[in-house]
Amino acid sequence: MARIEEIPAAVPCTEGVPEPTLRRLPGYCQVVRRMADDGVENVSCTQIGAELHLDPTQVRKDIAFTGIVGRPRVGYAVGELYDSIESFLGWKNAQDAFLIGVGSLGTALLGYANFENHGVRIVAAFDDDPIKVGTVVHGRKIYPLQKLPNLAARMKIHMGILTVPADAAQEAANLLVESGILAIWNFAPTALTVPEDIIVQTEELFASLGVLSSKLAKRLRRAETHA
Amino acid sequence: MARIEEIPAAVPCTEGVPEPTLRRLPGYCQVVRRMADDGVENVSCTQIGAELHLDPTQVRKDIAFTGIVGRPRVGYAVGELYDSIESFLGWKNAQDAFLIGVGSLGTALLGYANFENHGVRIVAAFDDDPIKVGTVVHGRKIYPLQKLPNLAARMKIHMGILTVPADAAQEAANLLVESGILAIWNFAPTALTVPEDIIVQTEELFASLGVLSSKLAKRLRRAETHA
DNA sequence: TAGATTGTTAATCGATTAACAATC
DNA sequence: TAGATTGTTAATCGATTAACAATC
Repeated sequence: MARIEEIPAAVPCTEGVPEPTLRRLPGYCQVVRRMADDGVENVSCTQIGAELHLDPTQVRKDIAFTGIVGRPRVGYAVGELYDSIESFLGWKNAQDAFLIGVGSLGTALLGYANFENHGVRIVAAFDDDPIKVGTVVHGRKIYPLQKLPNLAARMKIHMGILTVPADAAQEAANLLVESGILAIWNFAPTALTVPEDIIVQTEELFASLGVLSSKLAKRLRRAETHA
Repeated sequence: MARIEEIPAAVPCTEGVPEPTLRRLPGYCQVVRRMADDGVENVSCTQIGAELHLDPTQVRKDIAFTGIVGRPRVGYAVGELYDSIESFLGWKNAQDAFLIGVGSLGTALLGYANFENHGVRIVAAFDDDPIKVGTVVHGRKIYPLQKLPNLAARMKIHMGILTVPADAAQEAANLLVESGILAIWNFAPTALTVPEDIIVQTEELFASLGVLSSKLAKRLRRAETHA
């Protein structure tokens, strides 16, 4: 007699969602948002793909992960699609976050009002520099690092943003982990070592520059050769 | 009689180098740089991989694209490897670049002294705001946008950095392209439309946030369910 | 109806990983 | 020598793209 098959998870789940998909969803969100503002009622994957220079089939598959169903010939209801993507991304309720390292980049990020619509609300910032401590930057108070663990626990903070220099990044990450933070957005050019259940997303500016400048260098070499 | 086979290109070329490889090379560069500073003479892919949490075979393949040859049992000569990666990336001679949009992010990037070692030297900045025009930010003078085409031609600028708001990005990109810029580092959350021979590298902060916050949201949902 | 679009399955493509001979 | 490492070829894996029936 055949064995009973595994019961599939009933709740739509992030498990098994390819990372490229997760990276593309915010783009759809933005496009759909604009359409909603323009009063458009329905949108097709073809349209979204055209705006973002993406294959319509890919858009459709990505969107399917959020659990929404569309209508053949019509597409998706704009408002419903926007909701679906936003809740899938966890952007309906922004997470409170701490920012570590109030240098030029940290200050710039504190100035971004828009993060609240994208899942993150920076509620306090930390720095070791006694000159910065106690000041207020873009409405957020700067605390010394030693106050972080206590405040993180009291305020139930789950997310940390690292904008410290490379040589301070690992230590700062350790502090975040010890303080119970679960997710780290890392802007330091460092491969952090953290427990495997901690979520790390590293923003690699130099990686981008690697692509850009190697391509440009090649392009210029070619131009020179042809001349 | 067999036909003569295609003659392979003699010069090592960026053509056909996978983009993931180009993105990883800067990491190797950094690790190898530090080893050189420490006076280490040879380095293996195993060591590099361990530092960056990458598979040694992948490191070896990536490095091979730069054209260097190593020695079995020994690895690569640190100095030679560093040179090889740097010249492959086009980082030996930083490209002069213009920055458009002196907001908080633009200002932060102007403050990054380190770009010069990574292929980019920001030589001037541009903004439409008359209050900013004429001032000096981190040693660079701010010009009005209308002066860009002329200056770009005179200074033979090939690279532009876009740090304008999303709704100004396409227009600014058009201006850059008309001014003869070949490569654009785009920090605006916008899919730019440019001629196909123009190199664009878009820094997608919200894409990163998509990954981070969807994973965190899932993680928190799970924790809640189990409780 | 005709035709655009969805949802889904199959084919393709490319990158990562594994395997292994050559080497010092 | 023994064993770690390179260079390279083959196998695996996963994502993108193509194909197509179902639908409104």
